[in-house]
Amino acid sequence: MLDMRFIRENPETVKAGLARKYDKSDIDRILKLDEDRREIIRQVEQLKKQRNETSAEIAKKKKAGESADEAIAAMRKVGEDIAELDGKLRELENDLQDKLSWVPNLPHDDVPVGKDESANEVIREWGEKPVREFEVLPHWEIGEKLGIIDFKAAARLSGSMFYVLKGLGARLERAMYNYMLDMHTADGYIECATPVLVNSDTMFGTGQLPKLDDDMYKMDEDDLYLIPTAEVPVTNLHKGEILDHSDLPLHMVAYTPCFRREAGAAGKDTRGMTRVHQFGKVELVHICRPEEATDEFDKLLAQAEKVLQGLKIPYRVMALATGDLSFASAKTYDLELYSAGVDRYVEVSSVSTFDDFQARRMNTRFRDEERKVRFVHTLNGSGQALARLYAAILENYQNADGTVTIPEVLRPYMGGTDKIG
RNA sequence: GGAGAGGUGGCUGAGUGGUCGAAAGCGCUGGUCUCGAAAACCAGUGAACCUCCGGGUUCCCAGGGUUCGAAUCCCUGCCUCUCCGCCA
Repeated sequence: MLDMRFIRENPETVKAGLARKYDKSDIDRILKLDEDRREIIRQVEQLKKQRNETSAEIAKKKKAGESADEAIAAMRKVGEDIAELDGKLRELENDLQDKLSWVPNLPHDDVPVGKDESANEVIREWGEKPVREFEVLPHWEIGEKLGIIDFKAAARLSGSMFYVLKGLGARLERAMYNYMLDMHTADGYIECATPVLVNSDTMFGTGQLPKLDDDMYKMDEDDLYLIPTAEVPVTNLHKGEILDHSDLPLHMVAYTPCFRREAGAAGKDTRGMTRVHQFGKVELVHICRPEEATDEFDKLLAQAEKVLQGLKIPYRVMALATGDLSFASAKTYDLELYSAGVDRYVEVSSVSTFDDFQARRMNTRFRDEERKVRFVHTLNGSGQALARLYAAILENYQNADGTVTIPEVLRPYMGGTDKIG
């Protein structure tokens, strides 16, 4: 949520930012609603002041045993006027909040401008693409050959875009998230285990609602949604709270399943584990003071990269263009893994900073040294998404004889196994 | 799921329908004292919104209602606790 006061005082800045994000929000309409709202507030507060004063007089008269009938009669009319204005005010505020809740965050000045991912910029590359003497099979082929991935069974259980892992295959996934959780907690992250079903208010807090309603699985009877990412429950952990400055920055990590309907993605990446309705992910969340946010972004990015460096899989860091930024994001860097089997880069991690956009929606604040209450800044990044990384391991660690070598850092979590097949 | 009790400031906990934004204690902040600290004492200590920057309005779980006036009365929802049932 953008700050209404900021919009009011800097309408041109806001419009320019939204234009860079290719957003068509009607800021003039919002400004008009805000002006109307404040006008009604001025009127109704004047009446309430009058009511409070007269009520005090009525109380005084009654205590003194005098008649207050005249004042009471006059106040009856004032009470009606207040009720009417309050009703009008509520309507205006609902309308304004609704419009405001659809306005995306503004991009930072250093975000490359462009309408889609073709304008994304490579920031740097890490590692070298392995040179292979043999034809590397895509992960769905090698996985089925090794008997560790079963897409047919998954389809029977749930439909397309699900996967089943078995034997060392299942063990490998467990090894991956244990490796990640151990790394992050060793680096000071607080491990969190949260619900994966959350209410609509929580979904609103991080900005999934109202816009992404169709992309999520929801339980209408209970006002609950399956989370698309642990960002949602973990960031919202301090929803509605005023933290102390000494609590910040907060670094949290959680492993959860993530659920995505992938509506509108029909036909894209339909094979394999690249695009699935359910996948595991280790998510990193930072909550910090505004002045720390730039620094925290760098730390978060480095932490996400550390996972990939440990696995020794080549990747590149991409700066997302303004048009490719998510609704709530002010700036996002994606980590893209080189996937040898399909010979292209696949996004496995997204590191974003949200300024106070989510904090406003969640109403998460902190008290600084001067005891002033301010909104926190929030950031998050995958560290990492399991399914895609899993696919990349099967492809990058594939051997000519059809076996897959286990990355060294995962072997302790595999009971010492160094190879599948 | 059934029966009962309850939700008040960072915490504990008062509160008769009318100066209650709310007693008291704790905590916290500043000060006095001290070589320093503790103790003691003094003072301060919620948030949001509107503003002609004087001030004003709102908030005692949430949303409705009664009333000239609601933390206080009524209804609904949510949550917590106790007991029963069911259950991994």
